[in-house]
Amino acid sequence: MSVVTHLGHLVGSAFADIGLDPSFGAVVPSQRPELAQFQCNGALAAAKSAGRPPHDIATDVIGRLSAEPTIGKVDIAGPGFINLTVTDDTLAAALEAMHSDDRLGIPVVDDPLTVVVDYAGPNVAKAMHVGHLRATIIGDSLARIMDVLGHRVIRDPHFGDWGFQMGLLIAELEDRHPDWPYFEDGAAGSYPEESPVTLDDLQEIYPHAAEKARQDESFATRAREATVQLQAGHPGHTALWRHMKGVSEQSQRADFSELGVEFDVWYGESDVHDRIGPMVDRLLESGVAEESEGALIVRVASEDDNREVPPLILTASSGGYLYSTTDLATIESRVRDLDADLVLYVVDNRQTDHFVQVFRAARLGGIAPESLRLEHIGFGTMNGGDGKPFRTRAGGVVRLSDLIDMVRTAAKERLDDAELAADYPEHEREAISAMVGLAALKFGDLINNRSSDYILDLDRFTSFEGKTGPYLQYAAVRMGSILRRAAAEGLVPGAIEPPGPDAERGLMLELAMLPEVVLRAAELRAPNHIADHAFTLAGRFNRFYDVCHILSETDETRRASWLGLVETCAASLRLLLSMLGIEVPERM
RNA sequence: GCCCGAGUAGCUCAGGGGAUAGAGCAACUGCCUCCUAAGCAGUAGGUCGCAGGUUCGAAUCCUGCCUCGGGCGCCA
Repeated sequence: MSVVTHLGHLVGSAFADIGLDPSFGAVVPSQRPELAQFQCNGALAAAKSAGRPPHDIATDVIGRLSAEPTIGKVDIAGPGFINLTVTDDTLAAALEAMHSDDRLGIPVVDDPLTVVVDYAGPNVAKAMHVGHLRATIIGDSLARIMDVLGHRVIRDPHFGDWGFQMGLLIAELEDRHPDWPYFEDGAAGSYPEESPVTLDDLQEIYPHAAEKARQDESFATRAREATVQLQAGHPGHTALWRHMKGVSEQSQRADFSELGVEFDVWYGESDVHDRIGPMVDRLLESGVAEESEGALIVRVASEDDNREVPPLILTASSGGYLYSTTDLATIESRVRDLDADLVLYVVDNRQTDHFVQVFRAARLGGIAPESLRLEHIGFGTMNGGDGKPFRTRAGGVVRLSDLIDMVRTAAKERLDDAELAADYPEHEREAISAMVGLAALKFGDLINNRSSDYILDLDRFTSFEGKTGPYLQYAAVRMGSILRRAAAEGLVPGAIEPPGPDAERGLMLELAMLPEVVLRAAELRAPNHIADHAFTLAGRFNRFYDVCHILSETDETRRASWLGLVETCAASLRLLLSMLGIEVPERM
């Protein structure tokens, strides 16, 4: 049991003893480290309902705690804060328990859930760009956090390959290349093996076609018709669609691979196509869906809405399926095929309304049972220095692969300029640069609160000093280096002893917070709590490293204890970094 | 117009109804004969957008206002 949980139980039962709710005993790290290690604010909170002054309650509570052997010091401060400090023996025992536990004290959840994490959101005709970065990094991190806690995690990028955008592309290609064989109606002809278009072509074509559809109603109509034809299985359109899908997916998989992000499944919107017809029929029969202005809609407004919630468009008046359609069918698939208990949609905040509609429609239509939890995990926009979405100087969208190159190159320059790793082989320097660059990119994102917008400042991201990914890698490398050297000298880590210097105690206290941090990050779906704790932990270690020279320590018991502490710290930091999707080089 | 989010140090951002609001960067001062200085220690820097309210206690909850961003039926 972790230290704060242990203290929480002790203080909670003291509250229970005097007839108050044990939840008042919740213990948190102290805000005034010079006064105590932990604190409980429950006496203040309980005062009103108990009808007693907080100081009196606190006095009663600490009276029941003073005999507790694990508590070194307990006193009242201010109007009724209960300040707690554990004995050094208790702290050492807690750390040794972590040290000897493969899970570092992190519990496995009692009721593992099947969690689908829907993130990244690649689309046909779009290379991954900076706009996809947050969704990818945050989703990947959340999946890793849930996995650590013992949930069954299914990562699905939910490839966007079945909406109106397909019709736009097909219609535009038909305009440009009427001689291509894909546009004939009727029986399947023979189509080329090779894609006639590259992803770069599609990148150029798509915005052009989207703009054209806004200007030219007849073109928009043809695009809608092409969408319907594709969705109805038109052989030529299908062949062309496969090409477009193929070149897009190939590029995107390469980008994910560069990012170190993997998926368990790679389903697209089109994969639920066969479900859509029956689903729509059912929704119509049950009266959940209705016809309106030629389209099929589901009215999802509720009486207690404080605003107008527009209906979900189930199918367009052209008969085409939209992403609302596929999203609903995908929920059905995740329930029936994947047996999901929880679906996390890691999609930016601008789509909040869409998910409100989809989730409500899924409930109304009986697609999502009561037991299924559906959550939109929204996040803010990544902006440039001007507060507008991040662009190149020329105003273009920055490709993800270019961004990765930038941070990798900056890391390489950092090695060269500072004459670091000068004697390492070139291929290792390249590998280090890649890991450091990615760490900077991922940490720089995940340290932010997910739901707020933030500014991507490349200079800051590539400085690699201070609160950055490389700072954490550097701390982890130092730990690894000490352990390696110790092993080479035949020094063996031992049981963790009570701390001596404050720097050591501070490190131990921070380490002991690991289980709570992971649980809270998972509950709040908030990787920044992991990132923040990792940074604090690395800082505490660097301080300890500065004050305590481990390998030259002559007291053998103490040296072995310190090595044990470094082992625990290294394992914790590596685990934390792995939950952020950050790798650590052997040396750097 | 309605709805959602944001406004905290020069800059970028944390902040769980609680004590004296924190970090990184930038600025300034120190620390490499010693386990990697991508490090450590220190100094300075604040009407938490504004005005009310609830509370023993508000950056945090409520109301109004200001500024900025986003969304608002057949794009995703």
